[in-house]
Amino acid sequence: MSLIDSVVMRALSTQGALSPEDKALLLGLELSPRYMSASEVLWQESENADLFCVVKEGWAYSYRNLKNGSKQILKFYLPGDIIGIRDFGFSRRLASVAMINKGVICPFSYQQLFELFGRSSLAAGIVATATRQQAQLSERLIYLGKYAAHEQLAHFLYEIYLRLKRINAVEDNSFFMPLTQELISDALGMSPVHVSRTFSMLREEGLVIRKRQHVTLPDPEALARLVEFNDSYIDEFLSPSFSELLKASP
Amino acid sequence: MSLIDSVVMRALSTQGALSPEDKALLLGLELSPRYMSASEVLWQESENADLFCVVKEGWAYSYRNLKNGSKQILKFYLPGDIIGIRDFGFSRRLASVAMINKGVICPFSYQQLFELFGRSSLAAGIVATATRQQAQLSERLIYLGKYAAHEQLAHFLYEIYLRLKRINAVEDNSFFMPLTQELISDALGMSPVHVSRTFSMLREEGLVIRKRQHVTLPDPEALARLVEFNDSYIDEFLSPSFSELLKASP
DNA sequence: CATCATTCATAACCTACGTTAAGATAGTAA
DNA sequence: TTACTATCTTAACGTAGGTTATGAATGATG
Repeated sequence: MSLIDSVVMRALSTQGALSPEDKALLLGLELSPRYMSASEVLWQESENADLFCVVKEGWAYSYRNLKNGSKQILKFYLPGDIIGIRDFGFSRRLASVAMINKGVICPFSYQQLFELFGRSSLAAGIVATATRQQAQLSERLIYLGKYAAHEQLAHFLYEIYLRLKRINAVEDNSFFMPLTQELISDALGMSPVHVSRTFSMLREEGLVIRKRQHVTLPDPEALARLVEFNDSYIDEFLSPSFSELLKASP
Repeated sequence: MSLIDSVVMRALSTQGALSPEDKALLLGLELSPRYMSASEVLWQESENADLFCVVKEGWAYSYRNLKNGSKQILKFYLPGDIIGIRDFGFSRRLASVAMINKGVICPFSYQQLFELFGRSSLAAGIVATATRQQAQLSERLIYLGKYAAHEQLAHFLYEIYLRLKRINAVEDNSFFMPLTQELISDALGMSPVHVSRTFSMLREEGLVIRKRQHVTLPDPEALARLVEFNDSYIDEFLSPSFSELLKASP
C-alpha cells in the first residue's frame, strides 16, 4: 500500500466517494516523504506559503508567537492529518508549524493541489477537509470562551481520544500522547501550573490517568458527559446528498 | 448592477481573477433575496444544511447555545459576507445563525455551489473564502487564549473597523455597529459587566467613543498598535501565483 | 404625555486562575 | 554511579474578571 493510498486517501476520501480517476490523479503526484526530528520546524509564520503536508508519523502543532513572549497553539496534528490547508490562498503562512516528536511528513505543492481543481471532484474533498478543520477550531473557540479549566481539559483530552481512535491508535482506553503540560497550556490558553492542578483534579475524580506520555481514560463516556461533547465535527463525514453528488460527477 | 454582481462577485472575485465564463455561471444562478427582521433566525444548530447565504444588508451572527445557558458567538457577518460555507460538506448545521438588525440575504443551495465545481475555477475562490473565514476564527482563538479584556475588545473593534472599511461603511473614523454589549460579551467570552468596564477604560484613554450604535475610533492606528494587529487575513487577497493560476485556468 | 423594557454604568464582593517559588521525579549524559 | 536538565507537583499569594445589585439613560408603546 503506497503512502498516498494509506494516508491521503484516508484524509480526502469520504465514504468511498473517490473515483478511480481521482485516485489515479493522486497517485500521479510526486511524493517525497521527509523525515523530521523532534521540535523541527516545518515553517515559520509569514514565510512564503507554497505547499501543504500530510502527516505520516509523529505529532505536530501550529502556533503563533505572541508579543508578550508566550505562544498560542492553534491545533495539534496527528498522523493522517493535513497541515497547511489553512494557508491555501494566502501568500504567506498565518502560523508556524513544528514537530512535537520525530516523524514523517509528505509535502504537496499548492500548484499540484490547484491542478486537481477543475479536473476532478477532488476540489470538494479539499473543501470538506478545510471545513472540518475549521469546525474543530470553532469547537475550541467555544471552550476557550465559556468553560472552566477542568471542562476545557476534559474536552481537549476527549477530542484527542476520538481522533486517535479513528486511526486505531487507542488500545484499551489508553493512548500515547507526546505532549508536555506546557504545550497543553499553550493550546488551552492557561498557565502550565493550572494545567497540572487540573490534571490532578481529574485524576482524583478517576477520569484521567496519566503516566508521562501515556494517557488512560478509564471511562471515556464520563468525560464526554462532563463536557457534553459535540462529536459531529469529528465523526461525521460528508452529508449523504453531498456524497451522491461526488459519485455522480464526471 | 445586479445583486450577484455587487455582492457575490465581491465575495468571490479576488483581484479580478473571475473569468467572464465564471461570471456568466454566477449570474445564471437563481437569486431570491429574502427580507429578514431583527433577531430572525436563519437556521438552528443541527438543522439540515443545504444552503448558504450572502448578506446583502444588515448584520448577522453565528452562535452555539451552551449547556450552562449562555451562548458563544463564533462570528459576526457584515454586508457582503458569506454565511454557511462552514457547514458545506456537513449534513447538519454546526451552529445557529440569526440576524442582529433587519436586513436582506441571498440564499444559494449547496447543489448550485457544487455544480460550479469542476465547471470553473470558482472552486478555488470558494476555498479561498472558506480559508479566509477560518483565518479570522484563528485570530479570535489567539485573542481569547492569551490576551487581557481590553486587548480583546480593542482587537475586536479594530477588526470590525477594517471589515467595514472594505465595504466603504466607515466615514470619518466612525461607523454604525448594531451590537449590544451583551452580544459582544458572548463573542469575546466575557461577562457583559466587564465589557462595559472595558469600554469605559478605552473611552478614558481616548481610544474609543461610543454612542449607542455609533462608534468612533479617534485614532485607529493607536488601537492597532495596542493589539499588534495582524491584518493579513483581512486585507490580503490571494497570493500572486494563485491569481495567475486562476487566470490561466480554462 | 406616562409607562415599560432595554441597555448601560458603576460599585461591592468573591473566586478562578496567574505568578512565583521550592521540591520531587524521571530521563540523560559523563 | 553522579550530575544535570526537563517535567511535574504543590503551596502561598495576588489580581483580573465574574456575580449580584442598584440606578441612570435611552427608546418603544399606548
